[in-house]
Amino acid sequence: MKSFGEIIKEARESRGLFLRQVAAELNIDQAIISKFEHGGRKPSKEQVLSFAKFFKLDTEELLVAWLSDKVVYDLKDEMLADKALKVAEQKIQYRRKLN
Amino acid sequence: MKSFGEIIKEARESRGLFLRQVAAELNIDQAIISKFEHGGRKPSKEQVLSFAKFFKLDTEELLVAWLSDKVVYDLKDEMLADKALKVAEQKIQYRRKLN
DNA sequence: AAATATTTGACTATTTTTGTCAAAAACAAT
DNA sequence: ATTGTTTTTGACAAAAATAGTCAAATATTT
Repeated sequence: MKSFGEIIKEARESRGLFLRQVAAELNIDQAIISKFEHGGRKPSKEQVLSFAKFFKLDTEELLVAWLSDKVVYDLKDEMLADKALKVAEQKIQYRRKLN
Repeated sequence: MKSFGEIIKEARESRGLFLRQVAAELNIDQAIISKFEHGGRKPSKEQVLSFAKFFKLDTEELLVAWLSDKVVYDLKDEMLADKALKVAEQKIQYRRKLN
C-alpha cells in the first residue's frame, strides 16, 4: 500500500537516476520532486501521468496511489474517517447509477 | 445518504426559518448558506459545527456528511474512485495502527 | 575532506477559495 | 399581473492556499 511518493522514489532509485535527471526530463524542479517523494507536496494529475509515462509505471496504479493519498489527506486528522469513507462510497455508487 | 447541504436545508425548512434568519444567527452571509445548501460551496469545519449546534443536529452525523462530501468531491470525475477509496481505507487503517 | 546528491526553507507568483453585495429569478399572496 | 418577500446567482475584491524558484543546509559517496 504505497504512497505516490514511495512509488516514484523506488522507481527512480531502481533505475539509478538522480533527481536532477528526472527533473530535467519532466521539467519539474528537483526540489519539488524531492517533496513529492516525501509527501510534502501533492502533484497535479498531469504530473502523475508524466511520472507514469517516464518510469513506464502502470498508470492506473499510480493514479490510485495519488488519489488515495488525497483522500487520506482529507481525513487524516479525523476520528470519523472510517464512517466518512463508507458514506463516500455509497454516495459515489449512487452518483454512478444516475449517470 | 444525504449531503451536508440537504441536511441543513431540511433542518432549516422543518423549523420554518428563512435563510436571512439563519444567516443572522450564525453570522454567515445568506448567499453563502444558500450555496451550502446547494452544494456550490464547502463550509469550514467550524461552520459545520455551528450548524449542528444551532439546529441541534447530531454533530457526528453532520461531520460525516461533510467529510464524505469532500471525499466525493475529490473523486467525482475519476473512473478509479472505488479503487482509490479501498486503498485509502487501508492506508488509514495502517496509520491508525502506527499511532 | 571534497564532490555530489538530496532536502529544506524563504521568497514570489499564481491559483483557488472566501466573503460581500446587488441584481436576477423564483415563489406567494392578493 | 403586480407587489412583496425569499432564494439563487454572478461579479467583484480580499484572503488563503498552493505552486514554483532558488540558494543554503544537510546528507551521502568516494
